[in-house]
Amino acid sequence: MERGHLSASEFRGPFDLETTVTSGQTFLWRETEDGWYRTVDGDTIIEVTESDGVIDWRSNADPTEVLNRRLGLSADLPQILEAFPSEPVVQAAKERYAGLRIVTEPVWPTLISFILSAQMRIDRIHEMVTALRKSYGPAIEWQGRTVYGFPQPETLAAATEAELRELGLGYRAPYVTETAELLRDGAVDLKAVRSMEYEAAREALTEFVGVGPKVADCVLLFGMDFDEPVPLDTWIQTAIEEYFPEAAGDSYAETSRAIRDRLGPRPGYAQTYVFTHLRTGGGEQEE
DNA sequence: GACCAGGTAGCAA
DNA sequence: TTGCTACATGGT
Repeated sequence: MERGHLSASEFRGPFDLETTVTSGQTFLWRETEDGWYRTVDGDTIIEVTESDGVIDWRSNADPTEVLNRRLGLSADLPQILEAFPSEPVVQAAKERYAGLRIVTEPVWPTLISFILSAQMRIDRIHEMVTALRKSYGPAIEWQGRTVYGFPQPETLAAATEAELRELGLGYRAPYVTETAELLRDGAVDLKAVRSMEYEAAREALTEFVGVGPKVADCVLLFGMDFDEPVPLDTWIQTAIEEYFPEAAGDSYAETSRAIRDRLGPRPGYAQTYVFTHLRTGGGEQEE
């Protein structure tokens, strides 16, 4: 086992590991028995903990580059936060969660995770993703235990709808198998999507089954490094009605454009802060 | 028992 | 195009 750490001199600004990996951007990190967070990246097992913005890691390989990408450590967070709009709810979210970073997770697991997220609470999405890993993922031996990575597209394409319903996926089960088939067969080229202009990329992702504009936004924001997406979920829809009523449009595309114009140069970042703030009780005291 | 959770597909008009 | 409605499951 290798060990190491990343200190404040190696990335700019604050970092809050727990909020970042449990706030519903990613479902690929699980807490260990001793309170670290573990994920699998290819053949690499990575465990991290954080205290006062310093990250300690242990792994079977040097995970520095992977951590930088996946945990958003290369972002200039102070500058991003400085550019947040002055609306009180955004500023309140910033005060409360400074250190929350937008992740860039592998696209395929992110796509499946957010297909599963429809009408689901965050803890249950985590459970479903974990169930897929345990039932279909590659097994890796690590420190005397077996850890499971995320299954490949061809593996989930070969699973049956009935099997996936057994795991508690409900009506999302066929979405998973059909999307896996589409990807396996090359019906959508994710590499091409990555280089598209934002709205075209969002549209392209809806080619998958179980992927509408909201899920597509999450995949672009948390899996493909896009800055623009503002996923319009139930929490943000409510926030728009309450705090940005003039941005409420007649369609997803219209509201998306309007709210993006109001959230500053990094709309996705502002959205994720507000989402986390509201979902954890922020804003309840306000009129 | 309603109601809700990081919505979408399918279908009617 | 836009506007319903059904859809699994578990927690409050």
